[in-house]
Amino acid sequence: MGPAAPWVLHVDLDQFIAAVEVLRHPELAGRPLIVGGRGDPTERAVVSTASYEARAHGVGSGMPLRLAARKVPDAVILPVDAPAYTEASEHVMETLRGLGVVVEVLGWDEAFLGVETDDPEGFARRAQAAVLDATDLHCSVGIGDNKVRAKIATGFGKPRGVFRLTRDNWFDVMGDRATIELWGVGAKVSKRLAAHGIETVRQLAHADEEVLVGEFGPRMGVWYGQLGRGIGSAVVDDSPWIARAHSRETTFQQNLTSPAEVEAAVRELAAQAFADTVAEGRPVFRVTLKVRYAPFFTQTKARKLPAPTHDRAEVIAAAVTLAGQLDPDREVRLLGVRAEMVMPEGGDPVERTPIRGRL
DNA sequence: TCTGGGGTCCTAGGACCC
DNA sequence: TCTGGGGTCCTAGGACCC
Repeated sequence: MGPAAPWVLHVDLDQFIAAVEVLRHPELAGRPLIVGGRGDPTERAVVSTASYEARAHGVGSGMPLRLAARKVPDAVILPVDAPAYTEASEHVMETLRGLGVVVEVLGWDEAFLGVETDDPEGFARRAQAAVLDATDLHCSVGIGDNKVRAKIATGFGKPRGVFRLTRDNWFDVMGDRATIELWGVGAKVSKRLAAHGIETVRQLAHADEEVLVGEFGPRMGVWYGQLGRGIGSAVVDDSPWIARAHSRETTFQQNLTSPAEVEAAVRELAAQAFADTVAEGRPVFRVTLKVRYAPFFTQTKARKLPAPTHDRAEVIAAAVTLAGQLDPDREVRLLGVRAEMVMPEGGDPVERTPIRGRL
């Protein structure tokens, strides 16, 4: 017998945030549960997670909390408690590492596993059992011959299931589906593809690369074609995550109407974003200001600093300068300040290996 | 119905240089 | 007088993900 075959598994906790809340509040089991914002449906906020009972009424992640509350009047609405989810997530990830495989964390509730086995389904079931035993949380597992296929496979396994997606069944499973079902294709790109007569995954797979490159550019065009064929990296990398940037943004419950209000808010956000970067001991090399005016219109302005700096006042001053370039006649509903950091090696973050290129 | 907050990477176009 | 081509840097903004 030869060596065990390498597989990529994608583990995704089922309704993670809602499940963590139910563990803390067992009396909520079986009730429609919505977690979002500060738990107040009269505020500007969106749904982070809805339980399956709430989803049955058409509530989903990203939906305005106000609308979700209207759809499910008897729902329990809880505020987001990030520290609690971080703690639960770390427990899950530690459990997965305990299985003796490479674990690449993607977010609070999901991870890739690099596994050498001749029985990936058996391994997936053991992983589910281990997570359930350690944390009382259920998860679904996608099995793939690369990350793209493993990630997409998970959706077919939900809830609490296992699904395998490889080059052998890629077109059987995905060929006739809409391009928007691909990981990395959203509303805008699927529409631009449709304008070229590309509606399905199979059509994307067979699309002329020149057309894709002409529409989306040399990297994205090629990448979308590969997505259509289910092609992607199979390298599961557990090296520690190094953030390229930190940002702080706030949506105001009441729009800001004066330049003085805007400047004060920018100073506050810049100070917070700066604090997040210095906490890592790295200098800031560029500051970006993001503004959303009312009605919905988003603008960004960026300023590269003369040299990477650890100076708090310089970072704040750069943000304030950008704030001075905003339209004084429009109301501001959201402000964000992003501090980009020089990488430890001194390179430019935008020169680093793109995540998409690795998939 | 009315759209969060934290991230990632890519592209276009102008400025500038040789 | 009309005007090359290639390269880099910078800003602005787009799109996507969880």
